[in-house]
Amino acid sequence: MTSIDDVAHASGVSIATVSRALRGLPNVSEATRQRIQGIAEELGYVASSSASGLASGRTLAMGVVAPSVSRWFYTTVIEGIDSALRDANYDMILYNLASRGGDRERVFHRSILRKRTDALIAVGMDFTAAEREQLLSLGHPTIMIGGPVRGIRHIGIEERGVAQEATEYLISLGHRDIAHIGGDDDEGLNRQVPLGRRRGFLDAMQAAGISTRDDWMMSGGFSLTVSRAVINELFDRPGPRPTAIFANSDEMAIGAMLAAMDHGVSIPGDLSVIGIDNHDLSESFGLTTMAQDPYEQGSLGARILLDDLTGGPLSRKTSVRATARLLRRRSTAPPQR
Amino acid sequence: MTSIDDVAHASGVSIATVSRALRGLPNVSEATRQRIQGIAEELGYVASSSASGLASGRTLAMGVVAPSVSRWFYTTVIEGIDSALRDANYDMILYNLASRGGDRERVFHRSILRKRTDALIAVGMDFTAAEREQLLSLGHPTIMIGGPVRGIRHIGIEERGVAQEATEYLISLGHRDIAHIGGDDDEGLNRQVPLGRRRGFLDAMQAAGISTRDDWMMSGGFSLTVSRAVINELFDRPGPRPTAIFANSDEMAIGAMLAAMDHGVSIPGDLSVIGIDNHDLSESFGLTTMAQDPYEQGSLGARILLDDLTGGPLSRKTSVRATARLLRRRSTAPPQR
DNA sequence: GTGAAAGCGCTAACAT
DNA sequence: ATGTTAGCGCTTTCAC
Repeated sequence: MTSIDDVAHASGVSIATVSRALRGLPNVSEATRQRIQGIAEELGYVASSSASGLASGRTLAMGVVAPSVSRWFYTTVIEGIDSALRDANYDMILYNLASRGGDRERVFHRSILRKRTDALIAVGMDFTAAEREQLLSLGHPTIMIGGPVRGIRHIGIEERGVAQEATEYLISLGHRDIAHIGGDDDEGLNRQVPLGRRRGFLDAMQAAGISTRDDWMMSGGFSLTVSRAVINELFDRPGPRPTAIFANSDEMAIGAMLAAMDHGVSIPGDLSVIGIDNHDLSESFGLTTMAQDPYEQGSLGARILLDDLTGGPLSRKTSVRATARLLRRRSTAPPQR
Repeated sequence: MTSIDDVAHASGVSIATVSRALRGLPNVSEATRQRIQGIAEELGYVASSSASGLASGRTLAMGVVAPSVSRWFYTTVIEGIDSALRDANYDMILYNLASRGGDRERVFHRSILRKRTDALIAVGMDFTAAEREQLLSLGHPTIMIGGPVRGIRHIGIEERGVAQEATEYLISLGHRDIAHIGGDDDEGLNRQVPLGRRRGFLDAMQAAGISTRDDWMMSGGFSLTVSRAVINELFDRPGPRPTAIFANSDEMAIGAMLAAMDHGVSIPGDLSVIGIDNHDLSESFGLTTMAQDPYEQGSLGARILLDDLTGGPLSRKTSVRATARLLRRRSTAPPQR
């Protein structure tokens, strides 16, 4: 591999000048810079990140911890982060850290704390007290996306309020028989998200003086397939059916819509459905939802950290509340009477 | 940050012994090792990856290049890679490199070639001749997953044969009016995949003496939504409808199934559908498919590279053909006459 | 505007 | 079994 020495020799200058020239630092004459760049290119020289990381103390890499890369929310956040990092010429180290147990502890130690990154962005994760402490002692900028964690800056929607707004919309249409699809996200472990949304649902119901039914508080595992099965099972039960469903995510809402199809229940005639997210598939299904923008959340999170590192405009920015707005589509309507 | 010196001082040994002890090398007495490990833990010492990377020449990181992280295939491969890397204590650097253009060239240069990784695994990508050359000159182990690229080792199913088998199955059920959903994958750019599958479809049709119709060769963009729209449009057309559809991916096949629902076309009564993949959703939809296992492909790819690096059993392994097998479910049946 | 030299924090020979 | 020492390939003072 060609090293900086090779370039220096070939250009007849010192390695210091090569270093400056290639990084665009001042105090190098334009002529020399051009020449050095040409020669470096010719030789196929690329600086070693280990060496410059060691010498400068900056790795030009950002760590991203996520409990899953297959779920839409995480994936979309990651894409947003990626776009911001690319603009800054930063690389992304992806730590796919499952909830608890297993090698979580090991990965945390051997990898995350290994000074391979300049900053860390956590997506949809809870941290234990010990982990939080280690992160802080690591001393590099950290932010959390999706679900607040005590003591760590975060970006996310106001879970409870958003859920409340979704439920209120159903109520405003005239629904009173409303089921809720919640449930934990096995992979991620930020339990604050489903809990907050559930609270929001209950808030709205209570404020409207509508009683909830325990057997209509379903658990959909944040998955289309599970939700579909659960709602199919609900439709199989004797007795009254809900006229509306509020699901904690669009994927689960779509699962409910498919279950309705499975049972010949028409939407929105017999059943209204609302979700949270604005998933890629939602438009095609005509799903009404509280739309949020995880791509932007990810991108913003990365930009904040980058600015922390370089003293940019967003530097030292505190937690930010992301927005979610009601997106009316075809899956909601007043109940048929 | 505590460095190896701190640990050495605190333990009263040399830094060399600390290094050995912590890495589990021989020639350290069990007693000293225990003691050093305890002290290191206490001090919160974690080796700097830049420093050890520079000194040892190994970064303990693997690069993964993928054109998308949101598509099921890529995501699943990445999860497979991740599991193998975790076992080996390797980190993953994710390069989300869109097809061509944009900053592809820049990312390629400034990041991938920056010696941040020990090996590189590319998922569903084509490379230009120049890129291939640069990769080779980089000199570290490389493998490609999903779609062959000249001159680079790869892992993948035999696209053409698998598509042929899927089509033959429809034919064996008695279908003759078969549509094909193909089309390029915008994000990835390995055009060999859709081309191979299309060829396989045509092979089977031709071998059975069935003529194909150009207006039944659809383009579904490897996306559920696009495919659904395209098939809805097909059903809107006057004239005969196909009795079966072979789609290049399960996502597109499911899109077709939803379009059938949209049009009141019953499956498999009026229409049989077969895909390729065995996507997470496929079981729930009862979709017959040529099941492949991208998780395993990713994991195997990573293990091969890891073994290349360490001289393990899979070292220097050549390209491997992944398997895909017919998985019969409810979406296929003989045509109604 | 450019060069010399001192590290950055480790690993790997080579001693002992 | 442990210590000494010479780098790894850069960045960054400090001179000039």
